Amino acid sequence: MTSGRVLVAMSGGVDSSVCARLLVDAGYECTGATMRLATNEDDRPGERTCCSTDDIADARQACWDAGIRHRVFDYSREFARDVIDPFVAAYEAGLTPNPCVACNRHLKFGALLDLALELGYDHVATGHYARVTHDVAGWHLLKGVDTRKDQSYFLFGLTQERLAHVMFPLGGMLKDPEVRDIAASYGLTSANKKDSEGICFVPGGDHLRFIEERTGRIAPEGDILDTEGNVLGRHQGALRYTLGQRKGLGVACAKPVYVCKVDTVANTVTLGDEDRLMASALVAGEWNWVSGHVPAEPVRAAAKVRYRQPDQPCVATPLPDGRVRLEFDAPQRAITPGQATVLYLGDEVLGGGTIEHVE
RNA sequence: UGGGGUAUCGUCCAGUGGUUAGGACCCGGGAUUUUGAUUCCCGUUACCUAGGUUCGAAUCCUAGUACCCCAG
Repeated sequence: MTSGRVLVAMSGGVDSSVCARLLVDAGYECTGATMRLATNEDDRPGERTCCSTDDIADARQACWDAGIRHRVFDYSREFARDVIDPFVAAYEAGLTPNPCVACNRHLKFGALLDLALELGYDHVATGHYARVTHDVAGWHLLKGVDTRKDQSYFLFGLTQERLAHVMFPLGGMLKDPEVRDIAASYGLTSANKKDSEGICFVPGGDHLRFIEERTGRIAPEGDILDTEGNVLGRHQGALRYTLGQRKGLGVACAKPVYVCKVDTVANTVTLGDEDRLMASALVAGEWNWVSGHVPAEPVRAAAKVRYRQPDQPCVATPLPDGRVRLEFDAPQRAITPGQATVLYLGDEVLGGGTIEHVE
């Protein structure tokens, strides 16, 4: 189990740097790979992105330190096509997309994995906090041991074929202090580098501006309504809002109010009490069953409706058209179309999909 | 323009002689976070105006101003 050629996805951060060192030390023949996902002119000094020139330099340095080759692959076209464009289209349709899921599915474990196999590598390794196991039933995708950092939520799109060629060396470790200690023991410059956060391709977190620059269209102002239809104020573009949002509404009421409806057709945003956000069932599409098999019967399991949410007990029912209906034991807050929902049985990811609507 | 009522942070309210003028919401900053949100912490901002009574007034009195209600 300690031989083979591994392409290690290197972001320039702590996790992937430690990941590479661990694999090298374990005897794997490694090459570091960094994907260039944004175009060069998008690099803005001082604004952190996941693929800035600085990060590529960090990745190169980490590879140098580890004594392995470093290669940079330009996937900016694929990234634009498979991640950014759908992201923009989703917002314009009034949805709240999760670009990280798309990036994992289409880029890291899509294009990059395909290329790796083509080039004769056996595996692609990343610094994700998740685990892959194998038994007679096939490959299993499990949560990372570090429950605070578990990233299996973003990986539900992995299939049996892909899991066979994926390695997550950090899946059994704790980020703090284990991974950072290892980084420190190797003297990695990234040991204390801050975790990445925010959408990597949206500078400053202003996705409205990003979308406007991308499309050349200015999102029109519109009314902010209460649940009775009364006008409470004006919004600066309906796609700036997402279900359950409280901050940035500019509306002062006796109680905090939350976005409970975004209508990009009527161009209105509706605000209401938190209890109006509760719902017990949803239907998700683009569903992937990690096992490769659609269950014949409804499955008693637990699901997340958003990242970093405790698993919520539910029953998952496969629908004839490939979609899956989740019925939760308890009402869930702000189930948001466009977001991912992931089904778990204990630590194992059974599958996941994109929330289409709430019932 | 008859009678009654109310005027306090951006908003809604609390505070009836001595308070660092309090809270909620909004807003700003930070924490958390490989999506968007949520959540948590910290913070800025106010007594309608002019007189008067008091050792002392957001608090009492008078006038002015503004708004509201009932009358008409």
